[in-house]
Amino acid sequence: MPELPEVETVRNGLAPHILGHTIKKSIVRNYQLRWHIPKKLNSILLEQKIIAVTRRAKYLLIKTEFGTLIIHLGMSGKLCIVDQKQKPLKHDHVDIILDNGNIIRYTDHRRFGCILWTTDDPLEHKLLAHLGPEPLTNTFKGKYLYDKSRKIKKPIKQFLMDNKIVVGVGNIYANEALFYSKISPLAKPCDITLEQYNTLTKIIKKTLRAAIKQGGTTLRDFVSSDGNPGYFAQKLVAYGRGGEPCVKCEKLLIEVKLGGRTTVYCEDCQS
DNA sequence: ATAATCACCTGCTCGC
DNA sequence: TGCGAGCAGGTGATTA
Repeated sequence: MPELPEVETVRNGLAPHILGHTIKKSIVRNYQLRWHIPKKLNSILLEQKIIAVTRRAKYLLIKTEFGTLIIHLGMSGKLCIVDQKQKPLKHDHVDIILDNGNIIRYTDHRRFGCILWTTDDPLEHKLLAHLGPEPLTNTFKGKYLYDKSRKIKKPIKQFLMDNKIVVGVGNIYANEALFYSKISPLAKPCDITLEQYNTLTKIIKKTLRAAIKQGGTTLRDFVSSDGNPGYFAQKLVAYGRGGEPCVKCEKLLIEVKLGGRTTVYCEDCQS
């Protein structure tokens, strides 16, 4: 469930149910995610109080008194709050049981996600240290992208989806933001003007904020942690609409592959 | 340094 | 009804 608004939605949904509570037990039914879950997860977490739930890029950071759980949902991961009556299903790989009886349940049928543990500053962790700026901060602005892009010739869409450039812009929002910015996903980053980048960064922020406000995008298997789906999918103008008419000019949208990812755009409106 | 490809998994949909 | 092909929201590692 991956794009940034979905992870933020999960964080918002999870936090009130788990903050300040103590972990009584954790059960791992399948250790094999993208990386191996720590062998002794249960003893690591036992009797620790959860003191913060934050996010960096698409990583969810659950901070306890002694360290931090680093959780990524991959392509299909979910985190839900359930109670003990709800029997685990086939892909419910981890349960973290709290003193209030709530269970944080990690579900991921593709197992592309990860659950890691660190006692150091999680932002210095190997997976997080190299990441680019958060898109919703002031660091991320037109001038930043302009400076970063002067020598880049790969398609702008792949540039935007590069974590070292900016985090949190996945396939859906890259398609959407480029459509609204009237920039072709195939355009070379080095050819795009500062003015265009000013527009693009504003639109990325606007698109992400709107999606967060609506609780993320509902796709095949996204359910936020309190069980409510998000409603952003109804508003998508590019992603998933290849072959359908452009919402502005009605010309049929083009669908191509870039870096193995489905890319949709309007030949007339985006250049 | 940059760019393209691979790899990790399961489940669903489509066409024959 | 069955079966193989292709596809899915991510991203680190590997290869040119």
